Amino acid sequence: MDERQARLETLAPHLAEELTGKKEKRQRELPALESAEEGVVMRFAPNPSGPLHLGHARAAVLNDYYVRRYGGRYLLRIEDTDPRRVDPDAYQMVQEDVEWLGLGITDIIYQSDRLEIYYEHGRRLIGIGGAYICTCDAGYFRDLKLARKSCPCRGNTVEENLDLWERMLGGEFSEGAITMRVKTELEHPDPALRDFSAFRIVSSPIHPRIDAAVYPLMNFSVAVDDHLLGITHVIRGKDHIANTRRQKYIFDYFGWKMPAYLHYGRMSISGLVLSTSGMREGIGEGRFSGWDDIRLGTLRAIARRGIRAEAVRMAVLDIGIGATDISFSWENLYARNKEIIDPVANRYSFVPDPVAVAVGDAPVPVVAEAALHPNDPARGTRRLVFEGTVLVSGHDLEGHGMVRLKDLFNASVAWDGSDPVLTYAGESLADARKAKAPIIQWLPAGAAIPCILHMPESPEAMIVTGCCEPGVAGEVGTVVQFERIGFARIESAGADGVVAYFAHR
RNA sequence: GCUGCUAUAGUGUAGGGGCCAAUCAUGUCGGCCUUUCACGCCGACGACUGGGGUUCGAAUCCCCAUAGCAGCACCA
Repeated sequence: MDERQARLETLAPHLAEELTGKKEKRQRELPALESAEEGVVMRFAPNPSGPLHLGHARAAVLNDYYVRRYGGRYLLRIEDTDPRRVDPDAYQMVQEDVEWLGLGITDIIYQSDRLEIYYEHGRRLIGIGGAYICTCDAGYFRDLKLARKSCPCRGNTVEENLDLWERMLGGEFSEGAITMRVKTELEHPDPALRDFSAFRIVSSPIHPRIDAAVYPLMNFSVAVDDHLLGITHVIRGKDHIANTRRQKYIFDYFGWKMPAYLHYGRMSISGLVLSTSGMREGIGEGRFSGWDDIRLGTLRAIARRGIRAEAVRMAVLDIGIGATDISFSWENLYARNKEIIDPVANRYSFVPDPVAVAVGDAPVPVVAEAALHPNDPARGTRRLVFEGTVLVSGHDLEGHGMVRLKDLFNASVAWDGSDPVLTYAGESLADARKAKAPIIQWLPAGAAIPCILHMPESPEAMIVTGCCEPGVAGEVGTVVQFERIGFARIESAGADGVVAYFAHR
């Protein structure tokens, strides 16, 4: 029986796991989507105002999950219909982030390419009496709306509206002077659903991709696109519930069938600004070094710390599509990431705030062979050659009469004032255990390189300076585990040493 | 103010009338393993917002209250 299990493990690890009921037990199924058996068409529709962050990841991964599950198309729709909220660099950044996340995108659509389509549908909506052109002041209209009263423009004839629409497109009006409104119900109990805007004029800034002044508002362009692109299911945040209801008016006017909607709850992340504008402000003020500052919740920031896209994906699927407001927990993401990282990360020593201490009475030299990974001896070892003096953290010595220098030997600890004094105390690991000596990491004084470890703890990034093994320089771009410290991604290794970003314990 | 969504352990989730003195993950604590305070293994801890109602029976259905969140933009 065990033999069978062992054979299966070598032949088909995944099947073996299923047999033992290990692993794979998670990744629970999310609820089924209604009428999705024939496949789905879904979309991820970010606004190109900055790079993607964890909030985006939820929408992106949830939609991706269902497209993978049912098959179909997954559209990346760039919603760039507000020139004020377009960052030209974001087009590229969003693309990179989508790639990093590993989304199964099948089509890319830019709304800025589709203005004529929106104009044409705007014209048609006026033609069927579903919209009117309004030249009222926004504040004035708002007051009327809250009082359930119609504005003077609501009574325009179709001809008057069409005429105003062409003049609006022709540039006869300035920003704020005119808007197209969808005619809904002024008596509607929810003020949010009364005669909302569909088009407006934006004269500055100029759009990076197109020359235009009349732009559709989100509810109009989204409704038109969702229909024209054949979207079958929409998963988005519950802040869009009112928008879904608004968009229903447009679908109904045109006689279109609405997609199925799912609205998940609001997600907050403790001690983190997740809004693009908030982050941009912090960067502008110099509080953050850039979009990839490791204290930020952008995907590029967490990637820089060595958090894998797959961990983000798992964490998002664990959260699911519930409508409850939740606070995202770093702990849960870290746990997922550790599952991925721990088996592959090589182990190294990092000594924070190192002090050089000669070890009295020690034989010289002593070669320590430390496994690159304790659970995978095949990966080999690192050689640390002791030649009389070690670098250790004074902190590790405090309160102990003896320590075990990992993979080396025991040393008794004494103090000369505030200076530690180490004396060779034999090789016996058993002795160390008997003396309850902690096993601490160390480095040969002559073969250690400087290392700066950046911690993401907000609000201020903390920097831990220390030394690490020379071998770490060969791990640039990968994640290692600094023993007794935690996992970190090696950012760079140069003449002035190694720079690493801390991921988690 | 008006409208809507939600409410299970520290966090995230499962459960949608009896199988629930409530699932799983994470976390914390204890133990085992271990030349890392990692991984792995074992065990423990810890929750149905409150009040009414329906019912033989409610975490599950209804109502009210409370709380959180969202919308009421010529943003998405």
